[in-house]
Amino acid sequence: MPPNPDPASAAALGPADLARMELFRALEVEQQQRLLENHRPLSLAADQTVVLEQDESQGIFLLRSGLVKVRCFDLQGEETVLAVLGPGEVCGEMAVLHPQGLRTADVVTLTPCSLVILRAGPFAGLLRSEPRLSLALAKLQAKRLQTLNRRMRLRAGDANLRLLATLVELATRSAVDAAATDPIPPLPQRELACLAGLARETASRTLANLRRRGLVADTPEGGLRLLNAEDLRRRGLLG
Amino acid sequence: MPPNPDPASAAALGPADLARMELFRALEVEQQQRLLENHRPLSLAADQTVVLEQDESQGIFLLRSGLVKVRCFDLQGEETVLAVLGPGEVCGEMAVLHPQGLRTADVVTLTPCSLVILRAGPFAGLLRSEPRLSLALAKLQAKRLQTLNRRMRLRAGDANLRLLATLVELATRSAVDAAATDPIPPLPQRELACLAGLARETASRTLANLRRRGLVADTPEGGLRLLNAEDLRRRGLLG
DNA sequence: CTGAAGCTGTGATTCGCCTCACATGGTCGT
DNA sequence: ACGACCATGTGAGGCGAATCACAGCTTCAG
Repeated sequence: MPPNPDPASAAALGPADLARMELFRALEVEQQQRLLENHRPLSLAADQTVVLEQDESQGIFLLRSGLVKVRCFDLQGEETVLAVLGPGEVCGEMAVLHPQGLRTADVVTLTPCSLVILRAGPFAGLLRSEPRLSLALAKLQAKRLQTLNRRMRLRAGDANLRLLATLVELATRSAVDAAATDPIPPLPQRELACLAGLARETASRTLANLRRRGLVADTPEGGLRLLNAEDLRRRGLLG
Repeated sequence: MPPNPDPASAAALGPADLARMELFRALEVEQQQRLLENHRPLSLAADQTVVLEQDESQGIFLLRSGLVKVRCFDLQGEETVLAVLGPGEVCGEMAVLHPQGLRTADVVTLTPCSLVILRAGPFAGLLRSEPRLSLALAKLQAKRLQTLNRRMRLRAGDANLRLLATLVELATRSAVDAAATDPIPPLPQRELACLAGLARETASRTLANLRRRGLVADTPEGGLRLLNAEDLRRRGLLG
């Protein structure tokens, strides 16, 4: 068992970390500490699988740093990205609500990630007795629905809009309280294309287009940065 | 004030109705009755607006019969359908979770509907004190996320798949415990096309295609019926 | 150094769907 | 019965993105 492959992940997770997460903010410190018992840190490189669909392993994942994508495959092997999560966000909570505890999607790291696994048992127990937790969970799900709704609206647009929307999503999730003009970590075009639901070549051409128009620029680190927040707001990609 | 335009909607809503709804099943009868105080029945014809986006009116809507769609518009005035709801389902609960209580989408009837409006206040209050209710709400949201996820996967397919998926969704929501081969109420092609995210002409051609292949048939009432559940299962449209 | 493998840019072609245009047939009000 | 209106089918054309094909570039192992 290697629960401690990296110094960063070995740092103890304290109530301060949980207090930053909306799901746990409303709980008493004592309740938070109960949830932290037996937590396991986990560090992963980019492009690593966190949980597999059909996996029955229980566990709540707290993302401390990095970006992950939630994805699933259709019968033709086509990948669909359902969500992108960043620091301070939670995943794996849906399996706790699911009667059989089944996973319904894969979670894969987009960048190197530091995360923490909480045991599902105490979490599920507290859900049943503490309305503040279950209400916070319902609010979290509502927020997820909202962002999925926005994704649905944007997938109807053309390549430019789809790619821009994807970049906004990546920028705003790259850090807690990040803005749209914050830098986006380096990702291969293949990945960007997949997130936007485009062919790789189309993403390349579209990205060139956006650079030419001065809407995005490359960062020294190899990532991207959105430049024109005003334009994004006009397009309904912000707020 | 016309809270009583139709005999059907005037029938008293009893605990038996709530017991059929997943959201309320776990509650004590006494709690259910508290929620039912001051409920208002409402009957609507097809193509009527139930709630408007940006509306601040609070209220939980219980759908007793009929089909509604949840939709929103992008800046170009393009309509996107976020969900289709049928008998026994609830809507408007997200506004209660939202801090400002704002609506985030329109709800419009697809067929004549009978529904009931519950006051949001008691519901919101019970949410904060009764974990069974807030947990049930979280589970409801999780289910919504699942169906939205499925919609996301299917929107990537071609016109045939999109239309078939739409028909399956309509069939399985047309009644409580309805199956995919149950009849679909008559809807104009314009509406079908919109639900599937296609042009009206494309929907017409695609539908002709499906009829020719023996996958759908017209019902005497002017609706449609899916014929080949086996084929649907092969395409991953069921389950 | 050198070849393999992956990422990126770009051209040419194909294909699916949108759009426009129009004909038909049904329903309704007057 | 008549025309207005709407829903439906179908053809023709065009556009946008997927696909195919390939070249330059970097990275990395041997």
